[in-house]
Amino acid sequence: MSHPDADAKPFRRSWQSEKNNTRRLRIYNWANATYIANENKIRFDARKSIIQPQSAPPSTGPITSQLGTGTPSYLDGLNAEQALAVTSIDGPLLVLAGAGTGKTRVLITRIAHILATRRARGQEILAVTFTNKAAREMKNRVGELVGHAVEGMPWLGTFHAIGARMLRYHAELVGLKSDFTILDTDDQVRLIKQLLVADNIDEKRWPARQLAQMIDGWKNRGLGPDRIKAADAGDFANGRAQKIYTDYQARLKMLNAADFGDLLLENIRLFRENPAILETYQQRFKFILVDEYQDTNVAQYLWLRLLAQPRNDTPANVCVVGDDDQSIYGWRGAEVDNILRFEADFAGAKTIRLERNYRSTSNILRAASHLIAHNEARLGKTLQTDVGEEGEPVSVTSVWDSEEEARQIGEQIEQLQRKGDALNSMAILVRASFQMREFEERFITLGLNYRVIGGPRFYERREIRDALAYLRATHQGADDLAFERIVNVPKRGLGDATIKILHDHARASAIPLMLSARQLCETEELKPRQRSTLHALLAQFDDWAIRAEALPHHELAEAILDESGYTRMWQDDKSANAQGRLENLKELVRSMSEFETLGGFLEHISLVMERDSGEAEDAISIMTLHGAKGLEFDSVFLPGWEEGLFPHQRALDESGRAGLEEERRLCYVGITRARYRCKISLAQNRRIHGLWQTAVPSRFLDELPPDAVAVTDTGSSYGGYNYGGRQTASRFDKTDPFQSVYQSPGWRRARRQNADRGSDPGPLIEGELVARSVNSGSAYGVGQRILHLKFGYGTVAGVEGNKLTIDFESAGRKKVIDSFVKSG
DNA sequence: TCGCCCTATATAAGG
DNA sequence: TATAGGGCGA
Repeated sequence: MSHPDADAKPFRRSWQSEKNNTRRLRIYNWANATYIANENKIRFDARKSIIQPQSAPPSTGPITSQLGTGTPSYLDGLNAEQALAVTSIDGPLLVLAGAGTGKTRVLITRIAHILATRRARGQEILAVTFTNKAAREMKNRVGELVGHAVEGMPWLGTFHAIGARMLRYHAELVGLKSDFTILDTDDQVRLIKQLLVADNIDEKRWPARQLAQMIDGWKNRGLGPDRIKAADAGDFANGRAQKIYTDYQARLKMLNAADFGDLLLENIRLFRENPAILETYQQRFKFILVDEYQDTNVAQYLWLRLLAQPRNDTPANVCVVGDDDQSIYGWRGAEVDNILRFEADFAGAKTIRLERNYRSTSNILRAASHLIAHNEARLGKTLQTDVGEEGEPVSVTSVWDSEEEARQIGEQIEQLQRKGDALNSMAILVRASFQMREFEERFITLGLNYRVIGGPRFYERREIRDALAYLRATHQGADDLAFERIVNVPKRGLGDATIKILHDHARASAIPLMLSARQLCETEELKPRQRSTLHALLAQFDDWAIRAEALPHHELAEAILDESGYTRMWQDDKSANAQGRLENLKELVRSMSEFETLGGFLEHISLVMERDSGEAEDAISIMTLHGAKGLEFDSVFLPGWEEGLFPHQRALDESGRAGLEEERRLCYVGITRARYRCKISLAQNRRIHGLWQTAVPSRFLDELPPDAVAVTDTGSSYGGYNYGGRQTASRFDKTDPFQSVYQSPGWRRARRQNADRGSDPGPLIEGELVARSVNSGSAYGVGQRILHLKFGYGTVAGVEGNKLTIDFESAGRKKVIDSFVKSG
């Protein structure tokens, strides 16, 4: 721990006000004084030391050489590659950083280095991350390193926060006002639904959610409505997707709103149409740093390209950090290709590989490396352990079903606990969130403290969204979506019929909904009852808008929630979670007082607000593999290694080989979260949506190196997972090396179909073998008697693609895949 | 307009 | 199995 915040604070103002080099130098000395003054009170970690100007590296240019020689203290403790990555600040640089190699530390130290050597001031550095968490961590750690620089770096943030900031500044150039609303997914879907209805498109057949995803995808690829090709739009609404997209964009402008995609896409448009503006940013940003570059999508890439264009033949100082092996967000638009192409994209780019792993034992690292080597599309790194321990082998345990899996993991946790390990040092990483429940239930009976990370976020909760809608409608009268959300919440007797009248008028006159409501209150259009209710509501909004001028906004919020009857609505609600909702509302009002303006608060909540994780208590973490990226634990449990679940069926069905490779990277991410212990398990039977299904061991198990793995069997399991001896080839990739299970008619049919289609005889993707859920009918019919290798004899009760529902004579009703069944 | 009942649906989730 | 959202009757 370095000096506490209280000590750093007095110097913040000085940092903010500094304007030139002389002053800055003095400030560094002040910072140094902080350190000295506290020396006898606080034990100081040299690696997190304050920058000392007299000891900048000599190699970085004339300015720094004046400061003397010697290695600056912030470089202490970095290995050679890390130090090189920190100090190579001229020209494009790709830092390929494997799991646990100190990537974040390099990024942070690099910023400190740029500041210390005075190559740029804080406000001349653009540093982008994906998550608020990463941005916050970077802010804090740079602050620790430099003493106080946090406020000095206005352009350190997420892609979206920075995009929003730029867009607000130039909003009028893209048809928005600077106080535009940022819509989230829920708003988007509701808006699109309205457009579909307006166009008489059957919302059942063509769900708004699906189109919202398509539009999102287009925006991720940097495509505006004018650039969609017919093939992109598919047959959605019989080819009208592009038209709706166009309408959607027009609607957003009318609502003075932008969705998340627009925060970047509109910036790109802005830069392209206004080269002068782009140039001011290019001049401003002397250094650009990007975290998790493997997660960037096309739009983010284009945005960066624009900002990082070479100027006057000088290449931009853009540094991207990432790991192609940890790219797990292809499904939300990330392009691994961006990182694979970096050297070609930025002329003269250097690449530095960080391969020294400071996290895991060699067994864990070997398992991860061996597995990931099965991927074809990668830049290739070899991680070396620096932990110096072989450690326990990675364990693989086969159990009968998911219930036993939870029981078994619970026991292991208790065992570790008895040994003295903290629950905080353990995590269960699942592929899909439905797996979490079984663990929660088990831990409740055991009385084990656990913490679920993920789930609905604070501002996605209904009561928070409702409250925000009231505030948004007060703040920004053109926010139709907000107004519509709450006109009848709490129930006021203003139902669909009334809303439709408001809408029709609004659309006909091209005015916002609230204005439409005002005008209709002046006429006889509405029934007297609705009219007077609506009139009263509008009067309240007027009142709130007036009071907003004078009242502190958290008090205003409280008044709005009380006077609108919203608080009362939940007070009168007798359901179990009503109390919690009221507390959330209180928390919302409380958090508002931390902001100076209502606008500032609304910006914060749509871009930043997160759920409090409550990390103080000792508890085991349960989270998804995606959620675990970037974290580390002493002991990691990886349950559910079964075909169909992990790798997930949908990934295979929808993205084939690429999907499989992404699943494998996810697998790699999971294993490399572990420092000392990595415990994999699989169940032979799993209940999905209430029905039991037999499970096939995950192919990823075959891809682990036998000498780093120990297989155990709980004994109660049927057959078990007999690992070892067959790891030479994946049973899913090569010609079938097994003679047992895979000789069933289903299997043969799958093979035959594959051949008939004339598709390449190369790797078979799981979807074609085991669970093709569409297109291929089953050879079995209802009523047919069959034999299943595990469950014995039974009768087919239902057929759905190649999935059979079977009433077994001894095992009861189960869902199975036809390739594991013979006619009996 | 409200509220109940029925049915369709269920990977991951950042901003 | 759980839930959310739509349809329909009062």
